[in-house]
Amino acid sequence: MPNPHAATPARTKRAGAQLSPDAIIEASLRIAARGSADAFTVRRLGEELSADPTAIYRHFRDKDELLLSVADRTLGEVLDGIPGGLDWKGRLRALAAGSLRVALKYPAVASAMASRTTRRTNEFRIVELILGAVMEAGLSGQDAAVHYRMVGDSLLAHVGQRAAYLLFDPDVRAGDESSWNREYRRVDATAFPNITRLSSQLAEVTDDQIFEARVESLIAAIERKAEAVREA
Amino acid sequence: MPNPHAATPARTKRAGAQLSPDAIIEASLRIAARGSADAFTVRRLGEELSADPTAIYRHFRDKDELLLSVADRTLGEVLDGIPGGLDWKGRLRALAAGSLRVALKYPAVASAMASRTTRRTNEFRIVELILGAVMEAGLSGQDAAVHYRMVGDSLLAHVGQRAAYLLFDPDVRAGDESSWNREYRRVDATAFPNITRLSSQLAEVTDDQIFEARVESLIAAIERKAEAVREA
DNA sequence: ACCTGAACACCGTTCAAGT
DNA sequence: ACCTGAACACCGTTCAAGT
Repeated sequence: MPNPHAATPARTKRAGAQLSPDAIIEASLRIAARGSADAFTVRRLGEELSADPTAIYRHFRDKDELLLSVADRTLGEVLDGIPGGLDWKGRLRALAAGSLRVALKYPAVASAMASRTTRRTNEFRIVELILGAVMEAGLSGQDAAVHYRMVGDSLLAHVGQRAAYLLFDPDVRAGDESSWNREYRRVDATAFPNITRLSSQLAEVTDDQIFEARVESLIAAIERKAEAVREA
Repeated sequence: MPNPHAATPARTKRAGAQLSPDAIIEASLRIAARGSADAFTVRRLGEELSADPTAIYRHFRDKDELLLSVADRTLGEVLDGIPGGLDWKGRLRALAAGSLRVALKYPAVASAMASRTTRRTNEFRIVELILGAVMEAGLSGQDAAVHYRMVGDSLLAHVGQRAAYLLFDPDVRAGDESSWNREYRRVDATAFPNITRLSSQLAEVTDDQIFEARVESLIAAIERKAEAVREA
Protein backbone atom coordinates (compact mmCIF):
# COMPACT_ATOMS: atom_id res chain seq x y z
CA MET A 1 0.00 0.00 0.00
CA PRO A 2 1.59 3.32 -1.04
CA ASN A 3 1.93 5.86 1.74
CA PRO A 4 0.39 9.22 0.73
CA HIS A 5 2.76 11.00 3.13
CA ALA A 6 5.91 9.37 1.82
CA ALA A 7 7.25 12.73 0.70
CA THR A 8 7.14 14.04 4.30
CA PRO A 9 9.77 12.00 6.16
CA ALA A 10 8.66 13.21 9.63
CA ARG A 11 5.22 11.69 9.06
CA THR A 12 5.64 7.94 9.28
CA LYS A 13 2.79 5.58 8.62
CA ARG A 14 1.81 5.65 12.27
CA ALA A 15 1.41 9.21 13.51
CA GLY A 16 0.44 8.21 17.09
CA ALA A 17 1.97 6.08 19.84
CA GLN A 18 4.98 3.81 19.42
CA LEU A 19 4.32 0.15 18.73
CA SER A 20 4.81 -1.66 22.01
CA PRO A 21 3.37 -4.69 23.80
CA ASP A 22 0.96 -2.42 25.67
CA ALA A 23 -0.20 -0.63 22.53
CA ILE A 24 -0.81 -3.99 20.86
CA ILE A 25 -2.75 -5.32 23.84
CA GLU A 26 -4.90 -2.21 23.95
CA ALA A 27 -5.62 -2.38 20.24
CA SER A 28 -6.59 -6.05 20.73
CA LEU A 29 -9.02 -5.07 23.49
CA ARG A 30 -10.62 -2.43 21.27
CA ILE A 31 -11.11 -4.95 18.49
CA ALA A 32 -12.43 -7.63 20.85
CA ALA A 33 -14.88 -5.14 22.37
CA ARG A 34 -16.50 -4.68 18.97
CA GLY A 35 -17.78 -8.24 19.29
CA SER A 36 -18.79 -10.20 16.25
CA ALA A 37 -18.72 -7.02 14.17
CA ASP A 38 -14.94 -7.22 14.02
CA ALA A 39 -13.01 -10.48 14.11
CA PHE A 40 -9.89 -10.54 16.27
CA THR A 41 -7.35 -11.38 13.57
CA VAL A 42 -3.73 -10.46 13.01
CA ARG A 43 -4.66 -8.49 9.90
CA ARG A 44 -7.33 -6.49 11.72
CA LEU A 45 -4.82 -5.77 14.45
CA GLY A 46 -2.48 -4.36 11.82
CA GLU A 47 -5.22 -2.01 10.63
CA GLU A 48 -6.07 -0.93 14.17
CA LEU A 49 -2.40 -0.11 14.80
CA SER A 50 -1.89 1.41 11.33
CA ALA A 51 1.02 -0.98 10.97
CA ASP A 52 1.82 -4.03 8.93
CA PRO A 53 -0.08 -7.09 10.21
CA THR A 54 3.17 -8.93 10.87
CA ALA A 55 4.58 -6.16 13.08
CA ILE A 56 3.17 -7.80 16.20
CA TYR A 57 5.60 -10.71 15.78
CA ARG A 58 8.39 -8.42 16.95
CA HIS A 59 6.63 -8.11 20.34
CA PHE A 60 4.88 -11.44 20.83
CA ARG A 61 6.10 -14.90 19.91
CA ASP A 62 2.78 -15.72 18.27
CA LYS A 63 -0.90 -14.88 18.45
CA ASP A 64 -1.39 -17.26 21.35
CA GLU A 65 1.07 -15.42 23.55
CA LEU A 66 -0.70 -12.17 22.71
CA LEU A 67 -4.04 -13.77 23.55
CA LEU A 68 -2.81 -14.80 27.01
CA SER A 69 -1.59 -11.26 27.70
CA VAL A 70 -4.84 -9.72 26.48
CA ALA A 71 -6.87 -12.21 28.51
CA ASP A 72 -4.93 -11.41 31.66
CA ARG A 73 -5.77 -7.73 31.13
CA THR A 74 -9.46 -8.57 31.00
CA LEU A 75 -9.07 -10.50 34.26
CA GLY A 76 -7.76 -7.25 35.72
CA GLU A 77 -11.03 -5.60 34.75
CA VAL A 78 -12.92 -8.38 36.52
CA LEU A 79 -10.89 -7.84 39.69
CA ASP A 80 -11.38 -4.06 39.57
CA GLY A 81 -15.13 -4.58 39.71
CA ILE A 82 -15.11 -6.61 42.93
CA PRO A 83 -15.78 -4.40 45.97
CA GLY A 84 -14.03 -4.96 49.29
CA GLY A 85 -15.65 -5.98 52.55
CA LEU A 86 -17.67 -8.91 51.21
CA ASP A 87 -17.94 -12.32 52.83
CA TRP A 88 -16.91 -15.40 50.87
CA LYS A 89 -20.27 -15.87 49.19
CA GLY A 90 -20.44 -12.22 48.24
CA ARG A 91 -16.96 -12.36 46.77
CA LEU A 92 -17.79 -15.43 44.68
CA ARG A 93 -21.04 -13.86 43.45
CA ALA A 94 -19.21 -10.64 42.57
CA LEU A 95 -16.52 -12.63 40.78
CA ALA A 96 -19.13 -14.58 38.82
CA ALA A 97 -21.07 -11.47 37.81
CA GLY A 98 -17.89 -9.63 36.88
CA SER A 99 -16.54 -12.56 34.88
CA LEU A 100 -19.72 -12.73 32.86
CA ARG A 101 -19.81 -8.97 32.29
CA VAL A 102 -16.22 -8.84 31.06
CA ALA A 103 -16.59 -12.02 28.99
CA LEU A 104 -19.56 -10.54 27.15
CA LYS A 105 -17.62 -7.30 26.66
CA TYR A 106 -14.67 -9.12 25.01
CA PRO A 107 -16.31 -12.24 23.57
CA ALA A 108 -13.43 -13.29 21.31
CA VAL A 109 -11.09 -13.36 24.30
CA ALA A 110 -13.44 -15.19 26.66
CA SER A 111 -14.36 -17.71 24.01
CA ALA A 112 -10.71 -18.50 23.24
CA MET A 113 -9.83 -18.79 26.94
CA ALA A 114 -12.61 -21.17 28.01
CA SER A 115 -10.18 -24.12 28.25
CA ARG A 116 -7.04 -22.10 28.91
CA THR A 117 -4.93 -20.53 31.62
CA THR A 118 -3.12 -17.19 31.30
CA ARG A 119 -0.46 -18.13 33.92
CA ARG A 120 -0.11 -14.41 34.61
CA THR A 121 -0.58 -12.01 37.52
CA ASN A 122 -4.28 -11.30 37.35
CA GLU A 123 -5.11 -14.97 37.04
CA PHE A 124 -2.98 -15.60 40.16
CA ARG A 125 -5.04 -12.94 41.96
CA ILE A 126 -8.31 -14.59 40.96
CA VAL A 127 -7.08 -18.03 42.02
CA GLU A 128 -5.98 -16.49 45.32
CA LEU A 129 -9.42 -14.91 45.72
CA ILE A 130 -11.33 -18.15 45.08
CA LEU A 131 -9.00 -20.14 47.36
CA GLY A 132 -9.50 -17.52 50.06
CA ALA A 133 -13.27 -17.86 49.68
CA VAL A 134 -13.39 -21.66 49.90
CA MET A 135 -11.03 -21.59 52.88
CA GLU A 136 -13.16 -18.96 54.61
CA ALA A 137 -16.10 -21.29 53.98
CA GLY A 138 -14.25 -23.92 55.97
CA LEU A 139 -12.43 -26.05 53.41
CA SER A 140 -8.74 -26.87 53.43
CA GLY A 141 -6.17 -29.05 51.69
CA GLN A 142 -7.44 -31.22 48.88
CA ASP A 143 -11.06 -30.21 49.44
CA ALA A 144 -10.13 -26.57 48.95
CA ALA A 145 -8.14 -27.42 45.83
CA VAL A 146 -10.91 -29.49 44.23
CA HIS A 147 -13.59 -26.92 45.02
CA TYR A 148 -11.42 -24.12 43.71
CA ARG A 149 -10.97 -26.01 40.44
CA MET A 150 -14.68 -26.68 40.22
CA VAL A 151 -15.54 -23.01 40.67
CA GLY A 152 -12.81 -21.75 38.36
CA ASP A 153 -13.46 -24.22 35.56
CA SER A 154 -17.24 -23.82 35.79
CA LEU A 155 -17.09 -20.04 35.57
CA LEU A 156 -14.63 -20.17 32.70
CA ALA A 157 -16.73 -22.73 30.83
CA HIS A 158 -19.99 -20.90 31.35
CA VAL A 159 -18.80 -17.44 30.39
CA GLY A 160 -16.85 -18.90 27.48
CA GLN A 161 -19.99 -20.66 26.29
CA ARG A 162 -21.99 -17.44 26.45
CA ALA A 163 -19.21 -15.46 24.76
CA ALA A 164 -18.79 -17.99 21.93
CA TYR A 165 -22.47 -17.66 21.19
CA LEU A 166 -22.05 -13.94 20.51
CA LEU A 167 -19.43 -14.68 17.87
CA PHE A 168 -21.53 -16.92 15.63
CA ASP A 169 -22.84 -15.27 12.55
CA PRO A 170 -26.43 -14.01 12.68
CA ASP A 171 -27.91 -16.90 10.69
CA VAL A 172 -26.50 -19.53 13.02
CA ARG A 173 -27.54 -17.58 16.09
CA ALA A 174 -31.05 -17.01 14.82
CA GLY A 175 -31.48 -20.72 14.14
CA ASP A 176 -30.30 -21.72 17.61
CA GLU A 177 -32.20 -18.95 19.34
CA SER A 178 -35.55 -19.80 17.80
CA SER A 179 -35.29 -23.54 18.41
CA TRP A 180 -37.36 -23.49 21.62
CA ASN A 181 -40.15 -21.78 19.72
CA ARG A 182 -39.84 -23.84 16.54
CA GLU A 183 -38.40 -27.35 16.55
CA TYR A 184 -39.12 -27.95 20.24
CA ARG A 185 -42.74 -26.80 19.82
CA ARG A 186 -43.30 -29.30 17.03
CA VAL A 187 -41.99 -32.53 18.55
CA ASP A 188 -44.25 -35.55 18.62
CA ALA A 189 -46.33 -35.36 21.80
CA THR A 190 -46.41 -39.13 22.33
CA ALA A 191 -42.66 -39.65 21.94
CA PHE A 192 -41.73 -36.51 23.90
CA PRO A 193 -44.39 -35.87 26.55
CA ASN A 194 -42.13 -33.90 28.91
CA ILE A 195 -40.94 -31.52 26.19
CA THR A 196 -44.52 -31.07 25.02
CA ARG A 197 -45.79 -30.30 28.51
CA LEU A 198 -42.99 -27.86 29.36
CA SER A 199 -42.43 -26.23 25.96
CA SER A 200 -43.63 -22.81 27.09
CA GLN A 201 -41.58 -22.81 30.27
CA LEU A 202 -38.48 -23.97 28.40
CA ALA A 203 -38.77 -21.08 25.96
CA GLU A 204 -39.11 -18.61 28.80
CA VAL A 205 -35.96 -19.53 30.75
CA THR A 206 -33.40 -16.72 30.55
CA ASP A 207 -29.62 -16.99 30.43
CA ASP A 208 -29.42 -14.98 33.63
CA GLN A 209 -31.67 -17.43 35.46
CA ILE A 210 -29.44 -20.29 34.37
CA PHE A 211 -26.28 -18.45 35.40
CA GLU A 212 -27.68 -17.60 38.81
CA ALA A 213 -28.78 -21.18 39.37
CA ARG A 214 -25.32 -22.43 38.47
CA VAL A 215 -23.49 -19.96 40.68
CA GLU A 216 -25.77 -20.73 43.61
CA SER A 217 -25.25 -24.45 43.10
CA LEU A 218 -21.48 -23.94 43.28
CA ILE A 219 -21.82 -21.96 46.51
CA ALA A 220 -24.15 -24.59 47.95
CA ALA A 221 -21.68 -27.33 47.03
CA ILE A 222 -18.90 -25.56 48.94
CA GLU A 223 -21.20 -25.01 51.90
CA ARG A 224 -22.32 -28.61 51.94
CA LYS A 225 -18.78 -29.92 51.82
CA ALA A 226 -17.73 -27.56 54.62
CA GLU A 227 -20.60 -28.86 56.77
CA ALA A 228 -19.65 -32.45 56.07
CA VAL A 229 -16.06 -31.74 57.08
CA ARG A 230 -17.17 -29.97 60.27
CA GLU A 231 -19.35 -32.91 61.28
CA ALA A 232 -16.65 -35.49 60.62
CA MET B 1 -5.63 -33.99 -10.31
CA PRO B 2 -5.40 -36.45 -13.23
CA ASN B 3 -7.10 -39.76 -12.60
CA PRO B 4 -4.70 -42.66 -13.22
CA HIS B 5 -7.68 -44.89 -14.05
CA ALA B 6 -9.24 -42.48 -16.53
CA ALA B 7 -8.76 -45.00 -19.31
CA THR B 8 -10.95 -47.53 -17.48
CA PRO B 9 -14.43 -45.98 -17.49
CA ALA B 10 -15.89 -48.51 -15.05
CA ARG B 11 -13.45 -47.35 -12.36
CA THR B 12 -14.64 -43.95 -11.20
CA LYS B 13 -12.67 -41.93 -8.69
CA ARG B 14 -14.65 -43.43 -5.82
CA ALA B 15 -14.75 -47.19 -6.08
CA GLY B 16 -16.86 -47.68 -2.92
CA ALA B 17 -20.19 -46.40 -1.61
CA GLN B 18 -22.26 -43.66 -3.19
CA LEU B 19 -21.90 -40.15 -1.84
CA SER B 20 -24.89 -39.54 0.41
CA PRO B 21 -25.69 -37.58 3.58
CA ASP B 22 -25.06 -40.69 5.66
CA ALA B 23 -21.73 -41.46 3.99
CA ILE B 24 -20.64 -37.86 4.58
CA ILE B 25 -21.70 -37.97 8.23
CA GLU B 26 -19.83 -41.22 8.78
CA ALA B 27 -16.69 -39.87 7.14
CA SER B 28 -16.97 -36.82 9.41
CA LEU B 29 -17.16 -39.05 12.47
CA ARG B 30 -14.09 -40.99 11.36
CA ILE B 31 -12.14 -37.76 10.94
CA ALA B 32 -13.37 -36.32 14.24
CA ALA B 33 -12.42 -39.52 16.04
CA ARG B 34 -8.81 -39.01 15.01
CA GLY B 35 -8.72 -36.04 17.36
CA SER B 36 -6.17 -33.32 16.95
CA ALA B 37 -4.22 -35.52 14.55
CA ASP B 38 -6.68 -34.68 11.79
CA ALA B 39 -8.55 -31.40 11.57
CA PHE B 40 -12.23 -31.63 10.65
CA THR B 41 -12.14 -29.53 7.48
CA VAL B 42 -14.03 -29.62 4.21
CA ARG B 43 -10.87 -30.50 2.34
CA ARG B 44 -10.04 -33.39 4.67
CA LEU B 45 -13.59 -34.61 4.26
CA GLY B 46 -13.05 -34.64 0.50
CA GLU B 47 -9.97 -36.82 0.95
CA GLU B 48 -11.78 -39.20 3.32
CA LEU B 49 -14.58 -39.58 0.76
CA SER B 50 -12.18 -39.72 -2.20
CA ALA B 51 -14.25 -36.94 -3.70
CA ASP B 52 -13.82 -33.29 -4.45
CA PRO B 53 -13.94 -31.20 -1.25
CA THR B 54 -16.90 -29.22 -2.55
CA ALA B 55 -19.03 -32.31 -3.22
CA ILE B 56 -20.57 -32.11 0.25
CA TYR B 57 -22.36 -28.91 -0.74
CA ARG B 58 -24.72 -31.00 -2.86
CA HIS B 59 -25.93 -32.73 0.33
CA PHE B 60 -25.63 -30.09 3.04
CA ARG B 61 -26.34 -26.37 2.82
CA ASP B 62 -23.04 -25.56 4.52
CA LYS B 63 -20.57 -26.98 6.99
CA ASP B 64 -22.69 -25.85 9.91
CA GLU B 65 -25.65 -27.94 8.82
CA LEU B 66 -23.34 -30.94 8.47
CA LEU B 67 -21.93 -30.27 11.93
CA LEU B 68 -25.41 -30.32 13.48
CA SER B 69 -26.19 -33.64 11.78
CA VAL B 70 -22.88 -35.13 12.86
CA ALA B 71 -23.36 -33.86 16.41
CA ASP B 72 -26.81 -35.39 16.62
CA ARG B 73 -25.31 -38.73 15.63
CA THR B 74 -22.84 -38.49 18.49
CA LEU B 75 -25.75 -37.77 20.85
CA GLY B 76 -27.20 -41.07 19.65
CA GLU B 77 -24.02 -42.77 20.86
CA VAL B 78 -24.45 -41.12 24.24
CA LEU B 79 -28.02 -42.41 24.50
CA ASP B 80 -27.03 -45.92 23.46
CA GLY B 81 -24.67 -46.05 26.45
CA ILE B 82 -27.34 -45.31 29.06
CA PRO B 83 -28.72 -48.50 30.60
CA GLY B 84 -32.39 -48.87 31.51
CA GLY B 85 -33.82 -49.29 35.00
CA LEU B 86 -31.94 -46.44 36.68
CA ASP B 87 -33.48 -43.89 39.03
CA TRP B 88 -33.22 -40.19 38.16
CA LYS B 89 -29.80 -39.70 39.74
CA GLY B 90 -28.45 -42.79 38.03
CA ARG B 91 -29.76 -41.60 34.68
CA LEU B 92 -28.16 -38.18 35.08
CA ARG B 93 -24.86 -39.71 36.16
CA ALA B 94 -24.92 -42.09 33.19
CA LEU B 95 -25.77 -39.21 30.86
CA ALA B 96 -22.90 -37.14 32.24
CA ALA B 97 -20.38 -39.97 31.97
CA GLY B 98 -21.57 -40.85 28.47
CA SER B 99 -21.49 -37.23 27.31
CA LEU B 100 -17.91 -36.89 28.45
CA ARG B 101 -16.85 -40.17 26.88
CA VAL B 102 -18.37 -39.31 23.51
CA ALA B 103 -17.11 -35.71 23.63
CA LEU B 104 -13.55 -36.92 24.17
CA LYS B 105 -14.02 -39.43 21.35
CA TYR B 106 -15.09 -36.71 18.86
CA PRO B 107 -13.43 -33.58 20.26
CA ALA B 108 -13.91 -31.39 17.20
CA VAL B 109 -17.65 -31.99 17.32
CA ALA B 110 -18.06 -31.48 21.06
CA SER B 111 -15.92 -28.37 21.01
CA ALA B 112 -17.94 -26.80 18.19
CA MET B 113 -21.26 -27.68 19.87
CA ALA B 114 -20.53 -26.29 23.34
CA SER B 115 -22.79 -23.27 22.76
CA ARG B 116 -25.08 -24.87 20.20
CA THR B 117 -28.21 -26.92 19.74
CA THR B 118 -28.66 -29.63 17.11
CA ARG B 119 -32.50 -29.27 17.08
CA ARG B 120 -32.66 -32.86 15.95
CA THR B 121 -34.06 -36.17 17.19
CA ASN B 122 -31.34 -37.36 19.52
CA GLU B 123 -31.13 -33.97 21.21
CA PHE B 124 -34.90 -34.15 21.76
CA ARG B 125 -34.41 -37.55 23.39
CA ILE B 126 -31.74 -36.18 25.73
CA VAL B 127 -33.87 -33.19 26.68
CA GLU B 128 -36.75 -35.57 27.34
CA LEU B 129 -34.47 -37.70 29.51
CA ILE B 130 -33.24 -34.78 31.62
CA LEU B 131 -36.74 -33.37 31.99
CA GLY B 132 -37.96 -36.79 33.08
CA ALA B 133 -35.20 -36.94 35.67
CA VAL B 134 -35.86 -33.53 37.21
CA MET B 135 -39.61 -34.26 37.28
CA GLU B 136 -39.01 -37.62 38.95
CA ALA B 137 -36.93 -35.69 41.49
CA GLY B 138 -40.02 -33.64 42.26
CA LEU B 139 -39.73 -30.51 40.15
CA SER B 140 -42.35 -29.19 37.77
CA GLY B 141 -43.20 -26.17 35.62
CA GLN B 142 -40.64 -23.39 35.60
CA ASP B 143 -38.44 -25.08 38.20
CA ALA B 144 -38.15 -28.15 35.99
CA ALA B 145 -37.37 -25.98 32.97
CA VAL B 146 -34.67 -23.93 34.71
CA HIS B 147 -33.03 -26.99 36.23
CA TYR B 148 -33.11 -28.82 32.91
CA ARG B 149 -31.35 -25.87 31.28
CA MET B 150 -28.79 -25.73 34.06
CA VAL B 151 -27.96 -29.43 33.68
CA GLY B 152 -27.94 -29.36 29.88
CA ASP B 153 -25.88 -26.22 29.54
CA SER B 154 -23.43 -27.26 32.27
CA LEU B 155 -22.77 -30.65 30.73
CA LEU B 156 -22.39 -29.15 27.27
CA ALA B 157 -20.02 -26.46 28.55
CA HIS B 158 -17.90 -28.84 30.57
CA VAL B 159 -17.48 -31.53 27.94
CA GLY B 160 -16.92 -28.85 25.29
CA GLN B 161 -14.22 -27.31 27.46
CA ARG B 162 -12.49 -30.67 27.88
CA ALA B 163 -12.83 -31.48 24.18
CA ALA B 164 -11.46 -28.10 23.05
CA TYR B 165 -8.39 -28.71 25.15
CA LEU B 166 -7.61 -31.85 23.15
CA LEU B 167 -7.59 -29.85 19.93
CA PHE B 168 -4.92 -27.33 20.88
CA ASP B 169 -1.54 -28.00 19.38
CA PRO B 170 0.96 -29.76 21.61
CA ASP B 171 2.95 -26.62 22.48
CA VAL B 172 -0.08 -24.78 23.76
CA ARG B 173 -1.29 -27.80 25.70
CA ALA B 174 2.09 -28.46 27.26
CA GLY B 175 2.28 -24.84 28.46
CA ASP B 176 -1.17 -24.94 30.02
CA GLU B 177 -0.69 -28.39 31.49
CA SER B 178 2.54 -27.59 33.26
CA SER B 179 1.35 -24.31 34.76
CA TRP B 180 0.43 -25.81 38.15
CA ASN B 181 3.96 -27.16 38.43
CA ARG B 182 5.71 -24.10 37.01
CA GLU B 183 4.20 -20.62 37.21
CA TYR B 184 1.92 -21.47 40.14
CA ARG B 185 4.84 -22.94 42.09
CA ARG B 186 6.84 -19.75 41.69
CA VAL B 187 4.35 -17.08 42.78
CA ASP B 188 5.35 -14.65 45.50
CA ALA B 189 4.50 -16.27 48.83
CA THR B 190 3.57 -12.97 50.51
CA ALA B 191 1.26 -11.77 47.76
CA PHE B 192 -0.30 -15.21 47.18
CA PRO B 193 -0.31 -17.14 50.46
CA ASN B 194 -3.23 -19.43 49.57
CA ILE B 195 -1.70 -20.49 46.26
CA THR B 196 1.62 -21.07 47.98
CA ARG B 197 0.08 -23.18 50.73
CA LEU B 198 -2.04 -25.29 48.36
CA SER B 199 0.28 -25.53 45.37
CA SER B 200 0.82 -29.28 45.74
CA GLN B 201 -2.86 -30.08 46.14
CA LEU B 202 -3.77 -27.84 43.20
CA ALA B 203 -1.38 -29.74 40.94
CA GLU B 204 -2.83 -33.07 42.04
CA VAL B 205 -6.49 -32.41 41.26
CA THR B 206 -7.62 -34.53 38.32
CA ASP B 207 -10.14 -33.63 35.61
CA ASP B 208 -12.28 -36.56 36.70
CA GLN B 209 -12.45 -35.29 40.27
CA ILE B 210 -13.62 -31.92 38.98
CA PHE B 211 -16.20 -33.48 36.70
CA GLU B 212 -17.58 -35.66 39.44
CA ALA B 213 -17.81 -32.71 41.81
CA ARG B 214 -19.69 -30.71 39.20
CA VAL B 215 -22.14 -33.48 38.36
CA GLU B 216 -22.84 -34.14 42.04
CA SER B 217 -23.39 -30.43 42.64
CA LEU B 218 -25.99 -30.38 39.85
CA ILE B 219 -27.78 -33.38 41.35
CA ALA B 220 -27.65 -31.81 44.80
CA ALA B 221 -29.09 -28.56 43.41
CA ILE B 222 -32.07 -30.43 41.95
CA GLU B 223 -32.58 -32.33 45.20
CA ARG B 224 -32.40 -29.17 47.28
CA LYS B 225 -34.89 -27.36 45.08
CA ALA B 226 -37.26 -30.34 45.21
CA GLU B 227 -37.08 -30.35 49.02
CA ALA B 228 -37.77 -26.61 49.14
CA VAL B 229 -40.81 -27.06 46.90
CA ARG B 230 -42.10 -29.96 49.01
CA GLU B 231 -41.81 -27.92 52.20
CA ALA B 232 -43.54 -24.85 50.75
C1' DA C 1 16.27 -2.84 16.49
C1' DC C 2 12.21 -2.77 14.37
C1' DC C 3 8.97 -2.71 10.30
C1' DT C 4 7.46 -4.07 5.58
C1' DG C 5 5.51 -6.91 2.19
C1' DA C 6 5.70 -10.95 -0.55
C1' DA C 7 4.93 -15.54 0.08
C1' DC C 8 3.33 -20.01 2.04
C1' DA C 9 0.16 -23.30 3.67
C1' DC C 10 -4.02 -23.25 5.11
C1' DC C 11 -9.59 -22.11 5.75
C1' DG C 12 -15.13 -22.26 3.85
C1' DT C 13 -17.73 -21.30 -0.10
C1' DT C 14 -19.33 -20.04 -4.98
C1' DC C 15 -19.99 -20.95 -9.63
C1' DA C 16 -19.23 -22.18 -14.39
C1' DA C 17 -18.22 -26.30 -16.57
C1' DG C 18 -18.48 -30.93 -17.11
C1' DT C 19 -20.88 -35.87 -17.07
C1' DA D 1 -28.88 -34.75 -10.74
C1' DC D 2 -24.59 -34.73 -9.12
C1' DC D 3 -19.48 -33.89 -9.25
C1' DT D 4 -15.28 -31.22 -10.53
C1' DG D 5 -11.96 -27.73 -10.18
C1' DA D 6 -10.74 -23.04 -10.56
C1' DA D 7 -11.37 -19.12 -8.02
C1' DC D 8 -12.40 -15.90 -4.15
C1' DA D 9 -11.95 -13.90 0.25
C1' DC D 10 -10.17 -15.12 4.12
C1' DC D 11 -6.64 -17.26 8.14
C1' DG D 12 -1.57 -17.31 11.02
C1' DT D 13 3.17 -17.23 10.17
C1' DT D 14 7.97 -16.96 7.97
C1' DC D 15 11.61 -14.63 5.98
C1' DA D 16 14.34 -11.73 2.98
C1' DA D 17 14.60 -7.00 2.36
C1' DG D 18 14.46 -2.55 3.84
C1' DT D 19 15.28 1.61 7.32
